[in-house]
Amino acid sequence: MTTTRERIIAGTEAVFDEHGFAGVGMDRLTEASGVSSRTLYKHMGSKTGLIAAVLDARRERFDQAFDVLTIEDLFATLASWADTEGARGCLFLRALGEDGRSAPEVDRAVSDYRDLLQRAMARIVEHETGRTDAVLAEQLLVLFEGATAAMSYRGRQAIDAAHAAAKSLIGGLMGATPS
Amino acid sequence: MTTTRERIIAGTEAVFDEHGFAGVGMDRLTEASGVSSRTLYKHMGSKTGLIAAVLDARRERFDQAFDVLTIEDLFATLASWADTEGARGCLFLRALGEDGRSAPEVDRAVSDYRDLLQRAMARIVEHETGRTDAVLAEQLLVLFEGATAAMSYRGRQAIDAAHAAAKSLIGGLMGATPS
DNA sequence: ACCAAGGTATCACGATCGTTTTACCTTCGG
DNA sequence: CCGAAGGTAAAACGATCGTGATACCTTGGT
Repeated sequence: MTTTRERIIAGTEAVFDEHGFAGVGMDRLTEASGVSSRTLYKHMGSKTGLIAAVLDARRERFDQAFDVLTIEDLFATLASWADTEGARGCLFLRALGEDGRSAPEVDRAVSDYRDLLQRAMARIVEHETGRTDAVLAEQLLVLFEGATAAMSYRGRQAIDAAHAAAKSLIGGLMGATPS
Repeated sequence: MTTTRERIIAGTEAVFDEHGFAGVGMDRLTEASGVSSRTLYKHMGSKTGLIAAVLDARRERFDQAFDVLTIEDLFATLASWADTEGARGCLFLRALGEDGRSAPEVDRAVSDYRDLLQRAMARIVEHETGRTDAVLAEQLLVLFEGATAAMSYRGRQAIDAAHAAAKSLIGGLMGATPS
């Protein structure tokens, strides 16, 4: 069973992704949500509440999709995410950039996502190397963020480059000699 | 001599960077520009024209600041850029995300910047390795984009991680054997 | 049979949006 | 000394913003 709330979120997320947050009005959002504006406000409270709810839902979907343990799977998942969802740069970064810090609920949604992302990188590094390595996790985070940003205009080759770089960094650590 | 146009651009850039593009009104921009709204419109034509002019000016300033030939200088320059200009994610990516593709002048300004960025990465790779290497240049681009995005919430350690990763990738290429 | 729950469509609100206009300075080369 | 050139402040434009209100319709459980 999909709740009304879920339908609203699912319908509006793509609009935000395509046109930004401040740039779309409630009229377009109500139209995309498939419900009346009265129902939308009853469920979401405000436009800011809707944005936070969309970001929370996206984080959960991201969390399920990126439940991976290897570098290989990480970038393969990123590629298929880009295929199905498009690649317009990190929606969380963009949400924060449009709102300043003026909306605490948005702020919280973004940092929730970022915590999750960091933990995912640390988990992959630990699984790949057999130990925790904060530096390597930070590097993998940077590569993932970079691939997310660069793939919006470089396409698949940005993902491939990040993937290859990550493998080199992991491999270099494990004493592999240059082929 | 600074022209009126330059003063307008210099005054408004920080406002866009802090609050986004669609989210700020012309009243705040005229106040920040230091000129009347009539003068602002005479020089910029429209809000979109102002945005494109601000992005063009930023690209030129970026071009001068990042006139570097080494990995070392690249990330040192990024760190001092972040210190003086702040780190809120790539302003060009954000501009594109807020406007969809609806404004051709903004679109053009963003791709001008991206061309410049790619050429800078290729130039650094060529200087560091002595030959052109498209794959390595792509990896450096991803690392730079990733550092730009990640430093907005990870701070300096994101830059350091990208720097170290770039050095590893360059070093590995040049035939260094482990220990 | 009925009533609450939750949906719809539509309109109106005050505010703010981007833009233009009106009317009035100031400065400076000829 | 005069007349462009280029500036100012302030008001107003229709449109659109986020939000609430009004009135009506459809359900499903008791």
